[in-house]
Amino acid sequence: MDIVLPDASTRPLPDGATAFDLARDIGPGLARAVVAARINGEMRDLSHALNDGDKVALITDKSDEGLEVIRHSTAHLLAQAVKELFPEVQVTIGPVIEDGFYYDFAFERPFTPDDLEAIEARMREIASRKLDVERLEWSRAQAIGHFEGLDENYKAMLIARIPENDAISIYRQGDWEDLCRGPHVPNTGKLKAFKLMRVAGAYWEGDAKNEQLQRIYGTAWASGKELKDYLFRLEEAERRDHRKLARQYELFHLQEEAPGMVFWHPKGWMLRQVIEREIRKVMWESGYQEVNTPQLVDRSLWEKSGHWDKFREEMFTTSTENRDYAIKPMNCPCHIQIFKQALHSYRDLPLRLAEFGSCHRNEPSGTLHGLMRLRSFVQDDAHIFCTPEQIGAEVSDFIDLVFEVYRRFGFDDVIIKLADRPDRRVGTDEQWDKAEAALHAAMQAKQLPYELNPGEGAFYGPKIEFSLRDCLGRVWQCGTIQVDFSMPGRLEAEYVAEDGSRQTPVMLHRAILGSLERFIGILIEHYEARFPFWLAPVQAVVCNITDNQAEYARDITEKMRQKGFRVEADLRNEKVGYKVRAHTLARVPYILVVGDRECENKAVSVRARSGDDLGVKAVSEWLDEMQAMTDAYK
RNA sequence: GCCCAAGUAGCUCAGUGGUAGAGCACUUCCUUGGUAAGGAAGAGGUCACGGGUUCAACUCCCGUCUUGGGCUCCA
Repeated sequence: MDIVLPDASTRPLPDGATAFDLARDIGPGLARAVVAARINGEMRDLSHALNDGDKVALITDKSDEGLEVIRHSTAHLLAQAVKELFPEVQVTIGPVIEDGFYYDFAFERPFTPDDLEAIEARMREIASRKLDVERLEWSRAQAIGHFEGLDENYKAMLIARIPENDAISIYRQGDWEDLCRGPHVPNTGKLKAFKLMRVAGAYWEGDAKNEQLQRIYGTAWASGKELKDYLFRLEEAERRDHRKLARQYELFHLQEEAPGMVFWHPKGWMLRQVIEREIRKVMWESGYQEVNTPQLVDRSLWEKSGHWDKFREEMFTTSTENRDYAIKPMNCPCHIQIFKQALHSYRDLPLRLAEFGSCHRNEPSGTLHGLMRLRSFVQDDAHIFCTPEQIGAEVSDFIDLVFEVYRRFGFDDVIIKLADRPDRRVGTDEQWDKAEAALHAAMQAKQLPYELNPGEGAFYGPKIEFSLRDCLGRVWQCGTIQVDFSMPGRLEAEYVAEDGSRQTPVMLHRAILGSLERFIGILIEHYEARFPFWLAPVQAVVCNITDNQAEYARDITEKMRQKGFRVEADLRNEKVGYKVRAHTLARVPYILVVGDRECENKAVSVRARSGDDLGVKAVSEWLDEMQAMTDAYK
């Protein structure tokens, strides 16, 4: 028979040959690397018998698909090891995730770190048994009977859910069997580079109402080197952890008395002011007007806006003089109040109101995480009131703005998703149809690639989500633009149309950075607190060598500060080497050393935080250079 | 909110059923030294909080809070 390869060439094979025979026929290297095969578009095991004319692509451990197979098989290896060590455990599901896999077990106690060690050791032992992995097909009754007989009730439940006509495939390695769609590596000996990472609680089917299961996370790779690289990346992420760097570089702190809320220190707040200043400038240049609205707003407004109904558990409330207030979790209803204070003409639209809106949301305690997830945060929020016809242009301009702002902060890789209607929502289906269609149309006009994120829209409208990828390849959702056809109507916002009739404007909710706190967290990790010159909280430190230059050091420091640069003087009674070391470790971009020579010549000796000596420069020349660096990011 | 783990000096961490220790940082003194740590002395802790067991608890047990890792959720 003849087999068709991906390059459209054909290869003759004896009848009855398997995918593995094909790999062996092509070469021994491929036979070693191959883990599965894509046959006529379907992922199959290597043991799959080929037919004349089959289109076959061999999947090796070099490809993403091959890696998935390895991870999936490693999850099985984990389950087998757990069952050998703890026969009373019930297995449930064990899918592949980014960088690895997990497997959920029903067990009356949590696994301990010692358990993990023992399980991993058993996994290595099973791998070294070099068990063949066989695919079997059982009848539904046989499969259910088998797993029920073993008291594997979750598996039996899963089988019962498989559609009537689908084959029920079982994978066997040694004396252990698991329900699985496959494919799997042909032999447990293929699994070499893996490590169990941690244990965690998880719910059956991800529903908090269901039984709690014990989840074991692991990672698996094609080679030991890739595993090592991955573990190194994790260490790198830990090194960059913004919570750790914040302490080290005196940016902010969190403490028990205010969970989920930030105490900003001078340096962190300076960084934040620089960011705010930049966003203000961009907003001004893009036709936004900045406003500010109250923190506490009467319950009745939240009832009208729909927040009381849909967002109730997440709002902090307080009351006084028999009135209930909510601390605002969003700024939109307040911006509508500003809009309503005048009778607007269609000529006023689009009207763009921006606010560094301080919001509080009562997030569940377990979700708080440094700056990334807080109870009190400030959004670079804005609401655009416009006509339905203006949506496309506004969304389009906003997308350009997002890309530009991210670029200035050092992010070039932006991922876009469109999130549509969630289950809990306000507004009619017709409004949602219109809003979703408007976003799709705007995205298509932009010709940017985007994915769908089903059911993840805000309760009042669908949204486009902008995520950026940092230097470690991690993805962070920051920006968003949301089309809202319902809240302006609920809160009775109106404008007078060309024909004199009263119309309800469309409202676009949008943010570029999302929460400033979270964005700063991302920046800290992205730059490992080594901020570019224009963002650095302290841009330069002047260090005198002896007391002789103290006055000169103070003078030039003051001069630079008056020009708007963030410069400090270090006049401590320490050797210059000590000061250089201290400020280099503090990640200050430039250290300006002044001794008698510089003092005489009205100069500074410039040293970059990289350690490079930039030589002696006249103070006036250095001021010009700092100005040039400030403007350079654009 | 749920599951697991952790909480010792400002920070990073040792430590033991018999009322605590290091390095850095801090204070004072000496030193005035040209690009990654000069020297000496000193101060600093109700061992997260509340109960319990014990002659005795920082240590063992229970609870609470916070933090960390997950789940759910989300900017």
